[in-house]
Amino acid sequence: MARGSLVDSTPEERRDLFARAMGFDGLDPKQIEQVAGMSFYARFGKGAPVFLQEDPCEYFYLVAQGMVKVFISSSSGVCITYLLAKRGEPLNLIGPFTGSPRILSAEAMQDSVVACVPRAEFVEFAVANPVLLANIMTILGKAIDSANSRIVDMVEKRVEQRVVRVLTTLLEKFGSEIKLTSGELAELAGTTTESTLRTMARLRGLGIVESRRGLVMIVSPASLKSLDDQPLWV
Amino acid sequence: MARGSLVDSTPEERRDLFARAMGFDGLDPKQIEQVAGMSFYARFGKGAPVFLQEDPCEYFYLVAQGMVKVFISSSSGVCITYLLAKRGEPLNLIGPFTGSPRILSAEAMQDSVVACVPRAEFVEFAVANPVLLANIMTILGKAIDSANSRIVDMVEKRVEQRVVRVLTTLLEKFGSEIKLTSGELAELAGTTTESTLRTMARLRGLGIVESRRGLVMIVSPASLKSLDDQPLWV
DNA sequence: CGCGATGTTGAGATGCCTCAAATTCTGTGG
DNA sequence: CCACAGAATTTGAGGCATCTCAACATCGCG
Repeated sequence: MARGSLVDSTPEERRDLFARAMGFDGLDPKQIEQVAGMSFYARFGKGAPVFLQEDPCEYFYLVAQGMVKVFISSSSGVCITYLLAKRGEPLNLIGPFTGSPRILSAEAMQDSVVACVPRAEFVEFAVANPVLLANIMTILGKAIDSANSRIVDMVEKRVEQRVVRVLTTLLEKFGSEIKLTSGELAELAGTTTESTLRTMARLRGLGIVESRRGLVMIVSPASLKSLDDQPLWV
Repeated sequence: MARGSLVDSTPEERRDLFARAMGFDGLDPKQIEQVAGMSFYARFGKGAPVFLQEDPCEYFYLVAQGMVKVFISSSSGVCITYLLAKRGEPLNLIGPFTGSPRILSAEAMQDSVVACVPRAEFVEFAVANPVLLANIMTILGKAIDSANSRIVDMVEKRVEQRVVRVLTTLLEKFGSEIKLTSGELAELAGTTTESTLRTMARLRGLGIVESRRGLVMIVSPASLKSLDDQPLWV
């Protein structure tokens, strides 16, 4: 069984989810219906793990509600967020194909609902639908490019620039209200909570953002973007 | 046409290449023959580009001879090596599926020969062979995990540890004679030539490595590995 | 009301980059 | 075969960005 607790769902709900899901565009309604039919919903409370790095992969996961972060954590306690997934975004495109554990973990950042498709069925479906495969490859390409960009950024960009980059990326994805703590932003920027806070203080001083506990509001998106173009992929 | 200059090859040569190539294990001899039949060889002189970041992808590439590095370079001149590909290793697993340009470039580090398969034919072949697809997914999974590990390393590891990590990885892949300059090692470790050189000086002092211009010999693999476990994927 | 999580700011330590100069090696052409 | 140019190596000194540690304020939740 998957982690999390089973929750009822109607075929229609699931169809609507998959129909607009990332990677599933270009599929026929019939095929959407088919893959949605293989899925069930599971609920995860805030902070609950969806999967851990040592878990073998048994399901393909697609976020239906809430927000799930996919991250890598080292033995020394450093965490780097790899992906923030909201409704319609898959958590593990690779895992189903290999079944092997990876170094990534996923946990719900809020109460969340995740659609689960048994791995074997998902792979069978994917292989039968080249459009889906191509979409998956496109997404993986962006993921690899994004990871490599972050490596370059770690080398050549200062902390402030990396934080700005994270904020512009989040702005594009979630709008100007970003419900994350500075610690969470730090895990995206690859730095410490303190350094992130100092950067936020500067951006606040510049009138670019406002922030409350667990919330950043981007007041002047234009100014923020002028500090950094070329967003990441999160 | 592909970059590089066409070079003659026999069907047998190409069959032998694909038969042992990374990602092509588990395919029937007949299928190996088929994909090898779609390919031709191209030669690239030392320093010649195999593809550049702005190039749309027209071919799937597989190294037959020599060594090709796949890297990302930023506008400010920083280069990060993503992959060192020797005989039997593919350069671009994603590109053929999407056709779009990526942020990666590839160039020959020595005189090299690369097998080229027209993208459309390669994709058609891949989709018809789920074993190959699964293999590709496995490789991509390692690539993403490796990239994410490198990000974590940039945050929590010192330069010396990163260089050691690079050396252990190269040791596993190429043996104890590593024909790279310190500049090239720096691009793998995400640091500067000088810092790499200083680390090499220390390792030499510890009796772990010896080095000449463009060559590092690992004298005491055991000592090196004791400094760092869990290799990267290059 | 109190406790844990988050935010805030300061001061200090330091790892690493940057710049610079000198040396050694390679191979190329005269 | 030698001279020379270019690349790679080596080492030093200086500066600074960022992490670390620390103290304190603030918020929200049980």
